[in-house]
Amino acid sequence: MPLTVTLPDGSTQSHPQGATAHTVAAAIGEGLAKAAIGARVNGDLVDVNLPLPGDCTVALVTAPRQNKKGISKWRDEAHEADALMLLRHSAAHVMAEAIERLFPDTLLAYGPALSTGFYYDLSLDTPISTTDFERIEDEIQKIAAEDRPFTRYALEPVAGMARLMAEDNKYKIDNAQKAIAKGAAELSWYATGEQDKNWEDLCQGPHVPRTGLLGAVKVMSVASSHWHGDVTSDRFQRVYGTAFFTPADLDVHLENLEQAKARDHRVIGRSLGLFEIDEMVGQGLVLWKPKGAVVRDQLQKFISEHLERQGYSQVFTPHIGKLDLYRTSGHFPYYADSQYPPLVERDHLKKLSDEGCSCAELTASMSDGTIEGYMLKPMNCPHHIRIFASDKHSYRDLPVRLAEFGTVYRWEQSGELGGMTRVRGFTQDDAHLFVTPEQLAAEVLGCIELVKIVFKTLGMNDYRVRVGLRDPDSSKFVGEASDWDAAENACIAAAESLDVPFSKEPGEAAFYGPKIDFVVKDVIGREWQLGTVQVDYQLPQRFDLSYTGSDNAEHRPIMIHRAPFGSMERFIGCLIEHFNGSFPLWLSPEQVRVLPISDKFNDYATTVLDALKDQGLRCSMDTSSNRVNGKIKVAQEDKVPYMLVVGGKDADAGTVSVRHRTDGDRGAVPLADFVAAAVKERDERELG
RNA sequence: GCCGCCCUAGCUCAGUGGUAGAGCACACCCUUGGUAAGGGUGAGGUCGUGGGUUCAAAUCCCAUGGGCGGCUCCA
Repeated sequence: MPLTVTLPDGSTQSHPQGATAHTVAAAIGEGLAKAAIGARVNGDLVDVNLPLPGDCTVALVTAPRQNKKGISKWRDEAHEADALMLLRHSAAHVMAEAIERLFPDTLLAYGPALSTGFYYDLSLDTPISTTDFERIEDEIQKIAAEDRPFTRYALEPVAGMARLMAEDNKYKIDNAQKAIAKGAAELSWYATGEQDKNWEDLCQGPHVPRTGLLGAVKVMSVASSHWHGDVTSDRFQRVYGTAFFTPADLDVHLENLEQAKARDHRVIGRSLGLFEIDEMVGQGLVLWKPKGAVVRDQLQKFISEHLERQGYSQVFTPHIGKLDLYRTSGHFPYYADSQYPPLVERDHLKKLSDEGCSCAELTASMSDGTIEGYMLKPMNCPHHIRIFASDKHSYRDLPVRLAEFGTVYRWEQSGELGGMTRVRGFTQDDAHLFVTPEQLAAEVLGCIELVKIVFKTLGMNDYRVRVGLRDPDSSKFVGEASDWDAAENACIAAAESLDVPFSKEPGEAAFYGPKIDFVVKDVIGREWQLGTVQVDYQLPQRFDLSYTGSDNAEHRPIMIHRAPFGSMERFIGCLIEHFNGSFPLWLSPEQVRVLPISDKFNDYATTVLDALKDQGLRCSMDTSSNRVNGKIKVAQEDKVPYMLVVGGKDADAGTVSVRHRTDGDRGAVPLADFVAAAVKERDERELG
């Protein structure tokens, strides 16, 4: 019985059993048959030479054509993503073959394609180092030059497992067992060339039809990884690479990476003098320099305005607290590994010493929690809870909303630290809301409103939202199912109100309640969680919090933890990259710079400067011996939004010659007009 | 914490065993200028730190601190 194939345009073809996507392409045209490297069959990405499963929809994935410069042209992003996915998965195979040629004792584990490239996890005693990359690339080139076909063959599970057992690669055996457990009807192998003759690898596919399609493959880096992601399990070397259809495409990619590097908040932070992380102060501890402090201060003021409007009360709490506080909250000693060790009081330490306590015993008592002392706070909630508990509350008082830009300290692993996005001391834009069950939904929504306002003001539309729900398959959560339902519904409704993509992620809730997380990407594509809104039934119970209801009985409040931007460090780190260091006027450390064309006009320039200062604009004057061009160059590099070039003509007319950092020369305008416009732009927090 | 790479002037970097270099920034002098760098002179470094090998170490080896990219973790 023939197959009916439906194409993307809705037209249909009839083909005999055994037809492939290639057959379909050939029926349309010879050129398309040559260009087809894979297909979406019923939506799944598959080999172009895989027999079609029956009546189906087929959308061909083609190799791209190139422009004169050799850069690939794509129909759309989906086409590009599909074609590159096929190519990179194939590149991972060819790289594995190359590495096995060079290092025969390599055991392969797992080699997927990524959105920007691919990697292969492999077990090998010899460390692969950057000096090996070129050799590996050369081998890849040879295999690509041979233009061998990717040949797929499959065995049913029993035969397949027998074959794998004989090969004795426990990682591949494990991969196969997992596939079978998931219901795979067969195990497939891909040979680069002919079955049983050329190199082959257990693999689900799909692949491009020939190694010759690998126009440019580059080995990028090597890192360590672990089997099943388990630190205690076997260690792999993970070799990262990327692949493109043409060398020109690779060059574009590498160029983009270079540009991203220049946009990195660590680079900009240094060049603009925003912050410093000093070895002598300590890893992961940020020093906010005067210019960075301006950005942070302006942002905090902006957020504070909205907190006040929304009925928050600002509080201040100390940076340390007694260990008992954290025993009650559950942070100590349970999370001792991610905290700075306790601060032990002199008397207590002396007493232990007098009793003959050894260092080992002291260490043990710190980790088992029997030590007495204080701790740098890892979270602000316990302090805020004690503020709430210090008064007797009526249901009429609720919701109580306590906000603090609260600084916390966490012991992050050294290998994880970097720039401002992962630090050991940071200030959260934190708040804790104590609410009745009836108030929960509205209060969660209120938290989201602030996120909306701030992201909109900053022009940050490119973020995603995760709603973490309880694990449905287990009792990995505390509390009543009905409470969870109410809280989860509140979180989902709040996320829906944002008009951005959000995902529901069962099992990703905290054990004490569901949460909403806000995630953004940095310039090199890494995702960072910024803010979070979490519903918590647990801490009010641990601290035995209560309020008196209208029934004159005691009730337990629900807590909402919320830090919509996470921490000032991480948020501003991301903000620096978002703006590429060119902050909008209201956030710019220096808003206007006056550039007298020579020191003959310093007097007039000073008049201009004073007029700016009168309106509270952050400004300076460049009195260096540079010429105007030089002064502009420096101001542009400092990303100062407005440069006011002033000379004789301006002094005579009472004007300033305005240059904007992105628009360039805007011509002369009366001083008062410029000041008024700048004040408006600043006060309305325009994006500029 | 683990794997790989890196650390030379304030910054960005060159320097493969034989007397420490450049550009920018900085200081001073000349230049007094109209929209992305005018010219000159000068100061600035125990080459991350500690050991070792060597007649001789920025350079080779070991340890250690810090950075980068991943892995793992992120209450």
